Amino acid sequence: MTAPSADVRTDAFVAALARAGQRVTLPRQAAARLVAARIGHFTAAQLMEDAEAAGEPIGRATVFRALDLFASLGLVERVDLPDGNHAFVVCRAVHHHHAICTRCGRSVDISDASLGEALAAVERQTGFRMTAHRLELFGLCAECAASGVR
Amino acid sequence: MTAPSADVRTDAFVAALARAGQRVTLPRQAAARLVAARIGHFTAAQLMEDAEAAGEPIGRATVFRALDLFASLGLVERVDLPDGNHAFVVCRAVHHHHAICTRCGRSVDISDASLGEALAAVERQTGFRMTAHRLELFGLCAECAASGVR
DNA sequence: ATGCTAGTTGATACTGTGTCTCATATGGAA
DNA sequence: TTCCATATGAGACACAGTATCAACTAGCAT
Ligand SMILES: [Zn+2]
Ligand SMILES: [Zn+2]
Ligand SMILES: [Zn+2]
Ligand SMILES: [Zn+2]
Repeated sequence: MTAPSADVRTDAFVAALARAGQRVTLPRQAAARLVAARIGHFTAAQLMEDAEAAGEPIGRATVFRALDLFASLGLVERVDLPDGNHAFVVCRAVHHHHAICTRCGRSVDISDASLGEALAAVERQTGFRMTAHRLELFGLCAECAASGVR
Repeated sequence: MTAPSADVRTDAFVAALARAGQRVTLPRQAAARLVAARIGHFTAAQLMEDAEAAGEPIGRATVFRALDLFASLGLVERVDLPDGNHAFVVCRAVHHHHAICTRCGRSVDISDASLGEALAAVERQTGFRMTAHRLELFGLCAECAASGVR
């Protein structure tokens, strides 16, 4: 169960763009590469810094547009950090949630399965008809927990 | 099971301030009154408009500080709307979650109970040690669903 | 009641995020 | 290679949230 390499993930991004009939532009490829190289969650600002540092700066508007596009294709997902900041994580397309390490930022995809019944129960109790939900789990990953600090 | 009136909720806010050893200032009382009068979720900007409209304007910084204070006392809670905006909802102090109507903004408190076991399972599977989580449910409340539109 | 003081307020300035516009550049099809 | 619909990015903008600091006030001591 080796995690896919950054190259493979970059290719997946590019392939997804083409499949969706979206142009594979240089800035989008650069963004894909930078996103794929990221370990945990990241903000739009961080991605811009990455681009700068990699010697291929991308305009601010383009970064936001690329991230929105990736999100609309299900390649990344927006998460709201506990401090209120907005970030993104790489992820699979099917609906699921994220466990995010508050120390290193690493995120693990969590199945939505366990929530289904709980959600139905809430609908029965409240009369609400749910159309969307957001579940974000924060804590320490095994590595960070083992290393003791914080 | 009548919902508490705005007056009662205002008093609860003021009482909570005093109990916590916080000063009961005029702007804080005004903010408490305005928050208590709100039906669903609201933003800091909306609360400022409310204050303006009520003829007792409150400085922007003070609104943010009052809301932070209320949140630290568990009187309100920050929620992240699906559109990425930050808002607040009135709520009880014990940990729980919110079902929020995307049409009228009304929110219903949801018990955390159903999540406990699911959370433990995730910890077992991922090795994460969870320290916090956020669950927000979005949909249409019974009234809005009944009224048909959207 | 009066004064005192630590805590609070709010005008202002500032940072940072995200959006909009539009002239220029370019991907990809023909 | 040509062409044009689409994408880019500089710069201006709108807005959220924070920092500063002189003026004010709640609550306590007298
Ligand atoms: Zn994911
Ligand atoms: Zn970690
Ligand atoms: Zn609540
Ligand atoms: Zn509703």
